[in-house]
Amino acid sequence: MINIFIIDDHPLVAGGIAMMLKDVEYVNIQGTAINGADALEFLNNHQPEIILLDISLPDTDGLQLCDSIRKNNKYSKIIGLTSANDASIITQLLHRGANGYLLKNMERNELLEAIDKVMDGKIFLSKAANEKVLEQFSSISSAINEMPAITRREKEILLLLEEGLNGPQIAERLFLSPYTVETHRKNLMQKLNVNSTQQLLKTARTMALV
Amino acid sequence: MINIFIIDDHPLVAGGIAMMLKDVEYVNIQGTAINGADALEFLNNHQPEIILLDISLPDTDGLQLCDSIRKNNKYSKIIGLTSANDASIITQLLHRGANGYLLKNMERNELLEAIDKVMDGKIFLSKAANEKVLEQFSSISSAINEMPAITRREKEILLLLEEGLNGPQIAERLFLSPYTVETHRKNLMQKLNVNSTQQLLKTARTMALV
DNA sequence: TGAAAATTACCTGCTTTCAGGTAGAACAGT
DNA sequence: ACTGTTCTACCTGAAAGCAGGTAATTTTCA
Repeated sequence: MINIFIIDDHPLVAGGIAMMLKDVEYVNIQGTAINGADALEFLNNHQPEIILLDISLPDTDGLQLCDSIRKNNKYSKIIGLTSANDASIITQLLHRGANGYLLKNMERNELLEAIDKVMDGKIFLSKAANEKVLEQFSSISSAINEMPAITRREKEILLLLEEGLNGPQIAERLFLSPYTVETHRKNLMQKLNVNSTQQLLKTARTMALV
Repeated sequence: MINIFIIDDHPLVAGGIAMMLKDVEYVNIQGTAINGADALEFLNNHQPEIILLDISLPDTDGLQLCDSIRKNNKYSKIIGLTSANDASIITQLLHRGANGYLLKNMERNELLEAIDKVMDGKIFLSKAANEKVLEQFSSISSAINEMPAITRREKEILLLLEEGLNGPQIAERLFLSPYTVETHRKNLMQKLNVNSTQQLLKTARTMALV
């Protein structure tokens, strides 16, 4: 039996979900909450298999709530729930330990598929959301156009910096003088117009150089 | 008319693709190449809308070839092509400017869909590949289990480091002594068991702390 | 083959980071 | 009220990074 807990301030949503699931004998709506505090209270005493979490709650924002839930509960699968379909929210949600994402206007089949997927240890994104996430790659690849020319050696060193090596370590790895590595790094920083290795790597990442 | 260029050392593959597309009146197989050198030669004189690129070529690896093509050609859409379905290759490919990814055992419909998608400026991943990429998020969220406890202040400083600020800059921003910032950073490094800011950020990223 | 680009290497002076501490004040939860 | 955690701040010495050069050798490509 899969126990589901719903966190949403609109009773209609919880009702709608219950309706969708009432004929599915292997799931059970274990409870609902209409705000973050109630939700945390409930979760102190229950371990639902799945938590459906509305991102736009009145008292706290869903992202933070997601954090709080994950802090004490590694077991439950969390599926985000909103009407907006914003790629930035989706990725943030995933990075905070959510296992999936659904739009509120989903169809019954999608909900069931989501339940299956997350119970199977996979990530489920609503179809539309899925496209949005992939579009982020799109914007990355289009940014390549303005990418400054990096030489082979520079790229090699950039990658080693990204790996977490420092100047002297890279010098040793490549059988070069530390001075040389310094020079390459300096040139890289000039090309990407930054003034620290940290920023160099940050910029390189957004430009998909690494 | 959509011109397509195929780079693959197995004639069967090119033939199979040609077969799939022979009834599609809006596409035209502009040419084929069986190695990287030939491909670059051809692309010096032609600007196909779409390039189907086998990742496993005899003379060079497809990733590098993808780079080389992108270097001189921002126009063509590149779709990777292999029999393996490895998530790490897929993401590398995307980061090198590819617009999509197909398995060689694809069906006709999938190929047509891929052509539509990339011509529309979107990213296309084969269904199976798509799942793999999403699973990477999966592994991220499971790594959260062992994430050490980071305090509020530490997290704040971690985020500013991620932004590219250095110690003194953070001190100024937060109205703290540089010494204090140092202490927090030191504690962070100890908690994540690393010995440089670079590695701290790298680790924090894989743990989805930032 | 010649010019341009890339690679290698060095120097100085200054700032920042790292590793190893110590320690008081504020805050939280039992 | 007490205990543990967090936040704050300081110190020293060694290592690494940054900014500003210069310059010889090697590679690449037209």
